[in-house]
Amino acid sequence: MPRLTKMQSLPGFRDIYPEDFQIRRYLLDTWRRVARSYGFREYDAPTLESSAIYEKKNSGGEILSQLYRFTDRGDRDVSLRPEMTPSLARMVAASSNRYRKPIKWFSIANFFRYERQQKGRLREFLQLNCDIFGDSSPAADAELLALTIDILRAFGLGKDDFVLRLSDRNAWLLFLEQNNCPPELAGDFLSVVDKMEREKPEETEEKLRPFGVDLSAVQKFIATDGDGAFAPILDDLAARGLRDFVGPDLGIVRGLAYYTGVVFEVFDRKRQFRAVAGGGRYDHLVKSLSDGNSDLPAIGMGMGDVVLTHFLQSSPTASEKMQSALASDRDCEVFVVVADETKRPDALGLITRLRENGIRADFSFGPAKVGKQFGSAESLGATHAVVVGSEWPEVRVKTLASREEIAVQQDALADLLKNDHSVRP
RNA sequence: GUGGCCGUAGUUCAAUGGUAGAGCGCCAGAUUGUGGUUCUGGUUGUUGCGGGUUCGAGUCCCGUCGGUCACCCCA
Repeated sequence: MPRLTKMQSLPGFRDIYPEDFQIRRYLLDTWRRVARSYGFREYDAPTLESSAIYEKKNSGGEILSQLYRFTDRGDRDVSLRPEMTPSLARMVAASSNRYRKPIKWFSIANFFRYERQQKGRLREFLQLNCDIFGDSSPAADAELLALTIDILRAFGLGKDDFVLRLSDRNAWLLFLEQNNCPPELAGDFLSVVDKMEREKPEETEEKLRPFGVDLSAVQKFIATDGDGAFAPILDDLAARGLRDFVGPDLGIVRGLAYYTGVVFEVFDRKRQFRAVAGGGRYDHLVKSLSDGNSDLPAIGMGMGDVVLTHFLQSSPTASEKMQSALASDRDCEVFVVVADETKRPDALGLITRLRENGIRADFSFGPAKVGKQFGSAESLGATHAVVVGSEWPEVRVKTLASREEIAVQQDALADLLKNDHSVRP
């Protein structure tokens, strides 16, 4: 708005109002709950990092040009984190002796990328990161994939809503070897494969020329679905009842430089959105970031809040589930109506006891008509109103939805409400 | 970084180049200890910002900022 022109949030950044934060809380709670159910432990890392940690050998790709990068007052070249993996790899490298393997960690953090915003992409966003260190087996791969799938299931999404497209960079390296293409060209080659899906065949054909590989060979290879290379992972997931959520797809390679083996991306079945989640194996990154002092295989995944939110809202079952979660997430559970101003001190004491019992209680700061106070209770979404008046120490407890009202001694109120499931479903 | 569309009250939107409006919301009332409905009254704008054309610009033109979508790219 006019007078606020200079105070607007920066492009691509969001002000999160309480209504929006409710949605965010739902996302975060679900992420955290499922990750912890898998035995993952939560951690965090600095928002600001030395830019060096994102240099080509570590992240590579476009991410370098999208850094929020500047020189700090100590003349250090620093960047706001665009992803978590390098920081995490460093943390793990520095403490790898301290933890029993496998290390299973997750974080929920904000990230920054300087790019023009569009659907599903902002300059600051939240991302869930889940990683497993110290185990390079298909069992570890499957565990991480299962977690990714179960998180989406926890939001009410099913196998008809999304698919996890599973690929493996090692399969491509083998392919290149068989086609007599030098391994040092692998990175550039994979980036061509990465873009195939969005490009005209003729363009891809042209881009493949320097590698001495023709398009039909690539297409044929993708059509093999890895020739059973994914069997151990798929069998594992089948035993968990999650096989239907995964589709082998060698067309996925991902853009980051550090991926080494399994890579994957999750898409909505209708293909309305960008990848909802993605990840892969990065078995050499810990070693690289610790100058060889530590060496642990790793696999991880990331899931951002922006695309996920769009996705959830587009799915009837998921949005219904979210709505019902939001409805039960009350900002105020009990509203205390002060019907007699001389009893205000008693009401304040009562409110304190309610709050001590973990009940979200609110009231009007100054004298107000009882009807108006009930209006406040209503608009705040309280399930109950407690009327404090001349009957003190007896109070009246009214269930707003049913309009039922009972009298109760004030010292019994907190226990009564705490155990009332209509207050806290 | 390139391009399309958009920018009017807190919000959603309206206004053949001629006095800026409506719904919702918000506030106050309908004989003062009971709410969602209803009724009555009230509230708000340098039309994103800056220039230009014109007797006159919310409307046309240019610039700029912001939003949105696509391209680039996708970690």
